[in-house]
Amino acid sequence: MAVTIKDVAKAAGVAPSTVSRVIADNPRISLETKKRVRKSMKELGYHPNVNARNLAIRSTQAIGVVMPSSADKALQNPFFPEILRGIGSFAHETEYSLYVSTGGTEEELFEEVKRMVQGNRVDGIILLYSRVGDAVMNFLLDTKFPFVVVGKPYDQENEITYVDNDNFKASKELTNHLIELGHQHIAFIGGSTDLVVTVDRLQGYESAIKESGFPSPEEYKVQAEFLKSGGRKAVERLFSLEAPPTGLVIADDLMSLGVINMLEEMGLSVPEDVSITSFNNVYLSEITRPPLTTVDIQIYTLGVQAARCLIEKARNKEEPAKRIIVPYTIQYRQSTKRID
Amino acid sequence: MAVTIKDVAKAAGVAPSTVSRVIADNPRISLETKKRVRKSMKELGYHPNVNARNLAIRSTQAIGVVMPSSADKALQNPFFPEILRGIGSFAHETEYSLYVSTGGTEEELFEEVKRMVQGNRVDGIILLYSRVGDAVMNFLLDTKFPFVVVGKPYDQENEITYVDNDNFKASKELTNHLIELGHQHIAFIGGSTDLVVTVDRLQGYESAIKESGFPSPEEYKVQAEFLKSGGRKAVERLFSLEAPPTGLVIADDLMSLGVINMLEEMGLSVPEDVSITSFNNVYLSEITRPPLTTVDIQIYTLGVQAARCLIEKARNKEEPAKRIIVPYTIQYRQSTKRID
DNA sequence: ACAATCTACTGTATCTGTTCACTTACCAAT
DNA sequence: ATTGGTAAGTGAACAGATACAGTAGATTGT
Repeated sequence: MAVTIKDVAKAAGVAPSTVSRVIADNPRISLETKKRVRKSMKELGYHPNVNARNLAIRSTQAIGVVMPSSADKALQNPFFPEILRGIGSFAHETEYSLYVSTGGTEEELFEEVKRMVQGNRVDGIILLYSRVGDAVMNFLLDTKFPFVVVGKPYDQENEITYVDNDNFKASKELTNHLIELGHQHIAFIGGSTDLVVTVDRLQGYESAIKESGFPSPEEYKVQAEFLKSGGRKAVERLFSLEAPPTGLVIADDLMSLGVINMLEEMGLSVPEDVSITSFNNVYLSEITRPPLTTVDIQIYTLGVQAARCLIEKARNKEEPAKRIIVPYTIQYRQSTKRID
Repeated sequence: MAVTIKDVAKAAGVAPSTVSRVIADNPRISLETKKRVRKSMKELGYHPNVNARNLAIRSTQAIGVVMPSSADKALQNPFFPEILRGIGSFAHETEYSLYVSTGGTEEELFEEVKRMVQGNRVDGIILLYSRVGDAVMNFLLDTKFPFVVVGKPYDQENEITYVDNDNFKASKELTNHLIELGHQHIAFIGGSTDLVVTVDRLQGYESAIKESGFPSPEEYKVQAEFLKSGGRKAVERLFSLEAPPTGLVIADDLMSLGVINMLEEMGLSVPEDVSITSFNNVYLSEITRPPLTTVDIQIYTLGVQAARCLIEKARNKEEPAKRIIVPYTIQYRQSTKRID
């Protein structure tokens, strides 16, 4: 059996409560006693039992991280380990632990969240996605459990703390970049329109196109379910239009890779025939051919900020809802080309 | 304050211990009482407090997952979310939760592991890497804490439970495949030689080459620190040899992408000039150009098995050390070509 | 008819910390 | 000498579950 606070107390010749106070560095205990107790702790190799502590103080010093359900391959996106790294970094500093949930299906995910919340396993939750009418989010709202969203919530924007980029602006800037390069036929390829991030990026694109006065038929707005067979068809259709696009705004680096691949198969090359821009700036976009012009959304920072907000919220339930917009930068690389 | 077992007991007119037995579905409680208690639980919206439960039964129903320290970009490897998905899946089935640690530096990582172990936060730990003389592993061995390793431990192989592929054999098969395609100059590019997996794959390659009688000068064994500037130099050097290789065995899909990229810059194309084979079969290797011939190491299964072993070990400390070798398959795609 | 046995519970200690209310001990002030 | 104030601790009551020993009441055996 492990060493308990009582063993330490006995060894140091004090009461357990005194030991507890020494751990908390309570000023009511004299330095001398503290030293003696600390010495005993070291000698016995004592480490407080987190469960007992959590039971007593009714907090867990742990935060839950909820990834999207992974029916598709979306989880293989390097976005996730990277944001986890950001969250983990802040959590480590503040001595919080990380609980993650990688539900297979939506129901499994929901069950896990319920386990986390109702079982008092975590003090708060970070949602790594924002989807229209998400059950998990509604549940958290209903139970008034502290949580923050990475991405913009679909509604009740003012009641929910979230960390996001200005995806609208970034997307607009990206589109305008293509326009400046002389492109007049620019299409948008995004993932599921249930995801708020897709919608924001689509709207930024639309706004830029509208201001430019260039055409943007409905066929230019493609929703590719993360490159499944259906996605392939969508891209083929896009490029068999009468006026196929010469520039693309794609909602995710990983999708870009898939699209480039398809284009090459169709005999089109990037950037010679088609210019490509996308989002996230994962490590890959640097080492792929051609290196991608992409929005660096600062994934790591998103994670750090999300963790910070959550911990603030968990410590103080009255903390008002906040919005944090992490600035982006555009990495200009070789996937785009000027045309006449 | 949340509803406790006592509230339920009072509402149902029984003792708290009876409620506890109802939760555990103990046969000593009559069906009638069970029904009544369950009804009260539902009415009050009762959910057992995990902390109190864990304290009483001295177990946490949680497992710790330790990722490698992420000073480099290695964490952006889709290997990690994928194996997490496998672990998570089994954990969910068995109602375990997942604690993850993504230490920034080695020391931070070590601290987090200590927090997990000494604070009784988890019942066991899965190490997602195996490195020569790793401090974390030694610590776990010393404290006799249940853990399993994904990958082969460097030493004390018989005392440690681990889940791995037969990397030696896979690497040999990959190399032989290149030989069958007519390649006589085959080089190996691996990551840090501290990682046991690199060593195994290198040795498989060496074994095949040796049997074939083809040359394998020391310069053919390249250690590229995950594609940093140093890695680039190594590749350049490799291809400015008098007899540059025509085939490559690369220890990781992500590295392959980097290498292909460098080769193209040097005016060499894949598979026309150089055939490439690698490991992991992450989703990317399917959508890159050319699609990679790669060993499908079944990352998801590795995760599931690791979780299974760990939970067995955590439940029964006497469980003997096990070794589980997950079978691999080779995905033949278009990154290799027959030469004369 | 009375002990033995079984069923279906209850009471209480236990797990390890935290915390509040309380006690000493000691010095200064009145 | 008594009171007041403060520093430094102590004791016991929690926190919310589990587990073991114990018990009331019904049933069985002879």
